[in-house]
Amino acid sequence: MENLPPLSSHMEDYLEAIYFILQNEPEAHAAKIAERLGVRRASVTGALRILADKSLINYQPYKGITLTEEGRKQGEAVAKRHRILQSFIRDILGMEEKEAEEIACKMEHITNPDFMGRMVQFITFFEKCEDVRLTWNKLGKVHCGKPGESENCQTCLQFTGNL
Amino acid sequence: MENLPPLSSHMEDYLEAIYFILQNEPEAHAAKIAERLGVRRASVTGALRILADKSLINYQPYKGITLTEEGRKQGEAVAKRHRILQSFIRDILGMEEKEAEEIACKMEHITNPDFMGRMVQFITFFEKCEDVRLTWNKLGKVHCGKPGESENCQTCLQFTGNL
DNA sequence: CTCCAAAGTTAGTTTTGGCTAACTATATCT
DNA sequence: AGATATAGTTAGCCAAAACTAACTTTGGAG
Repeated sequence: MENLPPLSSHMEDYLEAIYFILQNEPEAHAAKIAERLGVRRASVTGALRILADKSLINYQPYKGITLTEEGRKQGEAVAKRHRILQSFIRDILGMEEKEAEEIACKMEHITNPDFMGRMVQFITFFEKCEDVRLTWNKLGKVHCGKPGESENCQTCLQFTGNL
Repeated sequence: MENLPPLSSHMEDYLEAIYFILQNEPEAHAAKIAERLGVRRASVTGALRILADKSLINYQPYKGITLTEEGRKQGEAVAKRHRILQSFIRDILGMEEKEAEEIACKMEHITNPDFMGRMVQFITFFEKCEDVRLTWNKLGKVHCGKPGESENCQTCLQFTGNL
C-alpha cells in the first residue's frame, strides 16, 4: 500500500532522536534534539517541518513535539536497527560501549530487512552457544595478534594493511 | 605527520572506483567511472578536480587518469574495508553475493581501524573453526525461523519488528 | 503584571554533489 | 585531410542540510 519515498538518513536521525527523547519525556523539544544530534536549533526547525509534512510528527510552531503512529513505527525501526548493530559490535566483537555506539550510528541506516534478520539470528546464536563464545574468546581473539595488528598472518593478509 | 581532513564518502567512492578500474586497465576514464558509480560524466569531472587538488590522482583534462601513491593507498584502504564487510555478510551471514555487495558499499566508509581489525579476526576465526561454522549452519540458522521471521522468538523479541 | 532569558523561528548564506545542455577535444573511418 | 561520433568539459542550475544573525514567542521570577 502506502509506500512513500524512504526517509533520508538525516531525517531518520531526527526521527530516532525524537523517539529516544519520548521514551523519557512526554514531549520532545528542539533544544534537546539539537543537542543529541550536534546541530543548531535552527537546523532542527527545518527538519521538523519536513517530518511534519510527511505526517511523521505532530508539530505546531513553539509547541512540544510528539510522534504520529507512522512516525513512531519508523523511529522505532531505526532504534531497533541501532540496537542490533550495537549489540553485535559490543557483545560479539567486544568493543567498548561508546565506540560501538558511534559505529552503530553510521550503520543504522541500512534498511535491508534480510540483513538485519540475519544479524539478529547471529547475535542470538552467539548468546545461546557458550561453546562458541568461549572458543572465540580464547582462540579467535589471539588468532593473529591484537585487533588491527594482523599484518603477519597469512590467513588475514588478503584483508589487512590500511583499514 | 600529514593528517589532512578525511575524504567524504562520495570522494572515497570515486577513489575506490578508479582503484578498481586500474586493476584491469592502465588508465581510468570518466565514462567508466560514471558507469560504475551510476552518475553522469559531468559529475565525474567535478570529482576528479577535487581528487586532483588533494593530490590523490594524476589528472589532466582529456587524459587518462592514474592514482598517485597516496591515492593508491587510500583507494586500496576503501577496497579492503569493502572486501572485509562483504566477506562477513556473504560468508558468515550467508547472503547472496550481490546483496552482500550492496550492503558492503554502504558500510565501507566506516574508518574505525579497531572495528575493521576485529572484523578480520572474526572472519578468520570462522574460517578456521569448522565446528563453529557447522554449529551456526545447523543450529543458528534455525534458531527462530527464517531470516526476518523471528517475531515469535522470545530471545529475539528485543530486536524484532520492523527492521 | 511586567519584563527578561531561553527557546524557537525566519531569512539568507554556504557546502556538497548531483543534474542538463551546450561546447570542445580526440580519434577513427573513409 | 575532413567529417563525425564519442568522450570530456564547462556553465548554470537544483536540492539537501548545515550554518549565522536577527527576530518572535513563551513562560517564569520578581
